[in-house]
Amino acid sequence: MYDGTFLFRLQDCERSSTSTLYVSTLDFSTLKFSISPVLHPSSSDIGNRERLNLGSLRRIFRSGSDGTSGGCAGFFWENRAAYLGNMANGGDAFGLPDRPDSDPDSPKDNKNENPPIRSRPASPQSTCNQGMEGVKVFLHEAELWSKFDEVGTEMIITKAGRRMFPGYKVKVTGLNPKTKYILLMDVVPADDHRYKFADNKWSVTGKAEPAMPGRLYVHPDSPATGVHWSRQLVSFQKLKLTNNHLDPFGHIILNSMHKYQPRLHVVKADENNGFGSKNTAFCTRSFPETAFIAVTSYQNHKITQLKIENNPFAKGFRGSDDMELHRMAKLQGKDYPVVPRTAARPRVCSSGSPYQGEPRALQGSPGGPRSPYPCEGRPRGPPAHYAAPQHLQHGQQAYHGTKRKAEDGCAPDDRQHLYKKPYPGGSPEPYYHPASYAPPLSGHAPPGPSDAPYSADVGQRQACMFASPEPRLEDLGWAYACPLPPSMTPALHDYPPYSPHGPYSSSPQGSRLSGAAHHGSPSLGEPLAHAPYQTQGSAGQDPHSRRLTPPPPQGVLPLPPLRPVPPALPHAGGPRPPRQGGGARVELRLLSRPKPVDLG
DNA sequence: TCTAACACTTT
DNA sequence: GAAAGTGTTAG
Repeated sequence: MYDGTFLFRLQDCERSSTSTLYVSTLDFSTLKFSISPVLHPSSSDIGNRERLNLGSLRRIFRSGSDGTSGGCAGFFWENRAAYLGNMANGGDAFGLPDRPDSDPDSPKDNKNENPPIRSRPASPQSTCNQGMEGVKVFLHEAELWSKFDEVGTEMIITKAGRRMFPGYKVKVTGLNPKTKYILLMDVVPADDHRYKFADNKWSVTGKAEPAMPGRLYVHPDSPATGVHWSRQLVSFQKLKLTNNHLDPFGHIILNSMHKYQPRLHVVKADENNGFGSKNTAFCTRSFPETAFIAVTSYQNHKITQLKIENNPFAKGFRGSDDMELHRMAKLQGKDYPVVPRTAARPRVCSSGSPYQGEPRALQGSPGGPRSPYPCEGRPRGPPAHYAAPQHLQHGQQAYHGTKRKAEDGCAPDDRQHLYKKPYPGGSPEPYYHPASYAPPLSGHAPPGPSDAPYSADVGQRQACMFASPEPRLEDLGWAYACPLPPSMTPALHDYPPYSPHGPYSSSPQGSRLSGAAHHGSPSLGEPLAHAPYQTQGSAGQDPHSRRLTPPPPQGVLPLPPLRPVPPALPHAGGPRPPRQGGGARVELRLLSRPKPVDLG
């Protein structure tokens, strides 16, 4: 019952500009781009929808890409039909294939087993259509991503939205220098399971919750010429994840305790390639090592530690050298007095470090399996086993972030990034990890940019999440519906073909960009509200599947009700109430944790 | 599980 | 100095 409609909203992220907010829809059946320019976020005249053609959109894009105002940012979709269709199919009609490549030793449906927390394809997933075959995408800081991935990456999701760490940054090559492209991201379910973290490991605990409305995050530079994208790292760092189903900020909505796979889409946007047309040229890349489980609080302390050690904003939680000694001593069975973190600050012991037994010296071991230097030319295979209990991976968690600036890595001063330190020479080229982290895809094996030295001066693009400084419900709570062209079915490899039950016949998420062209025309202005979530299907889906399974159709959430903004904290002007939490970095917790350390 | 307050950090 | 991004903590 897929009605072939997708809901789009295009929002201007230009905070400093007139905050023009474009709520728009792409009608791929007619190649009309309907835009409702809400001249200002304060404008509630949402009803005045001005229909513009694709050229208008291009002009908007063009203005943004030229460095002037008008760059687009929060461009995301909501697939109403998908989920409606799934509902019609009883929520179990996604045609999820049997686990063809799953581990035969893996339990097929045993929540108590210890499934890998990572779908681990043999290679980066990619899908390109005509004219885009030459596009190559390299994941920046792939080594860091892999470190997280080996432990089981977790991403915090909050109501207000939380950035991903590591940040999603890529180097794109193979673009026509003069052709314009739109770069966007989405985050799709990696499977249809809900996970739990118990006994120091992730395991499937049941069926996934209904998927959140799928949203696309368009890089604010879009569209821009190939030379523009290729000139420097493309950062989606500002992308935020939220668990707020009614999120009005354009953040990507996820479910906690579910596994997701970020994807990058490169869409040709030149005049002869109307965005969304049947001939739309696009390219989709997904890096398996960037898959993660969304959580509201970290479950695996190894992940916590990795975050602390690598995210500069968490520097305050990093342990001091003394504390490192302390930890090492503990590892050796020696006892040390417990020092409250508050007293030890700012050099505090990293709490609950799963790497207690790992001397930092390990990090510099170039030949070691966990070398932080990605340019060493050693083979980069996927993590040996994601399903492995964490304690088995202790020996591998030797990544220790050293002090560095600009963790954001792609900033002009990013040369000081941890991973760049080994390259004092500082080539002007940034270091990019090739997409072929794993065995390269045939025909898509990226060249060897991984050996490229760093960029010393290349600035990094920063994607913009949302336009209006103070987004208003009326600005965000509506959208048009539009179908997507089947030609834009990126990440076909990500999601094996599945039965035509739902809209994701080829690529659930990709089909969000695609797949609908042949379906009914969108109902412009069709209300989005009250569309229930679809249920997720995929009976018998094996959590151990090494490739991503089709994500469930995305539901369209009701329009977010106007949510009152919480008043400012009452601390202002008055005594601060007793501290309830946070900041209380007490070493006790860490030291009391009986975490075995496997030094072997 | 999830949230909000918190101290600390980078930008 | 302000704003925003961190993990921690209590509830």
